[in-house]
Amino acid sequence: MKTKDYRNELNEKGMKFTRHRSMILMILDNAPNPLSIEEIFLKMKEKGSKVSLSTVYRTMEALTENELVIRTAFMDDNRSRYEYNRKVHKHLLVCTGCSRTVSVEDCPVEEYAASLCFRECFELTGHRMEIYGICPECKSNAK
Amino acid sequence: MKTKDYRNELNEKGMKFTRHRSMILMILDNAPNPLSIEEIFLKMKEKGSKVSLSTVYRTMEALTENELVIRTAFMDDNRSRYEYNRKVHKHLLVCTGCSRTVSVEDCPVEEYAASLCFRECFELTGHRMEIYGICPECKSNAK
DNA sequence: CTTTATGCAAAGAGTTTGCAATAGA
DNA sequence: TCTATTGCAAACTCTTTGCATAAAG
Repeated sequence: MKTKDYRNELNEKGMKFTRHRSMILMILDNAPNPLSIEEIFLKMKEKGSKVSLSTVYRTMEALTENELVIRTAFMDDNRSRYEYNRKVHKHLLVCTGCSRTVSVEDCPVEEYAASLCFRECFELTGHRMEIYGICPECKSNAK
Repeated sequence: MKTKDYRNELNEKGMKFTRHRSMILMILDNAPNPLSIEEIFLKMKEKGSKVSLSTVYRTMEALTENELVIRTAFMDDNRSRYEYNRKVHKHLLVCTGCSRTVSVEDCPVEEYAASLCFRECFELTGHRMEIYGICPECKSNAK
């Protein structure tokens, strides 16, 4: 459990340090998977914060803009979810039962994307990929 | 421009044939890229349909359920978009400027996903991937 | 004739915004 | 002290739902 205050990370991006921002980054940094706005809000309440929901929306937008967090979505509902940006390129294996994720750092898409963009005369900007499956726990619960 | 009525496709899935459903499938079958609910609704209006928005929502849910269409989303806004299901596994190269898409049928993820799931003891259910770039037109417009 | 689909209006979520009060540097 | 952030409430947008009517088979 990391308990830093993320002051440096915020300042490096020209963002003011506030308790809310610090708590949000700590929650995401310790989360095993990307969280929705509502989940972040509820976790803050659990920790005793009196933050308002609109602050969470505004903060997530600012943190995404400043690349301290990454916005993703899973294909079951396409809702935005946020994860702490660890600055490594990676992908997620997502459980379709419980949304638990496993992250993996090797990527089969990079070269493919480059040659596809070359062929189609696109300027490559990025890619997104998730793998979906049923995790061992959900498999055994189903039996 | 395909102008079939999609009666067979609907019946095969046990869905009743209606003018709305037929028009929606025709619009998607002819669309160069996945369309949002609103875009589908507006295209129907353009064609003189008096469909209501709630019908579009209900129809897209039914068509997705019955796998006549596929629901996707692009990472800029994660809004649900729908494309005609041509029953081939494929991926999209999406222009970040104009959302125009190019579809490609070769897939670098399949084997990777299988071995990852094997290693993590997940039961593979699928994957999602899009490549993002700037298309030739948007590149030259930017200059 | 029976069942499913549709339109309409209202309700429900989720998200954004204006403005005054507050907290950070 | 000055400026950016926050809370609150209202506004907005997107999506779902109930129910009476219409259309499909």
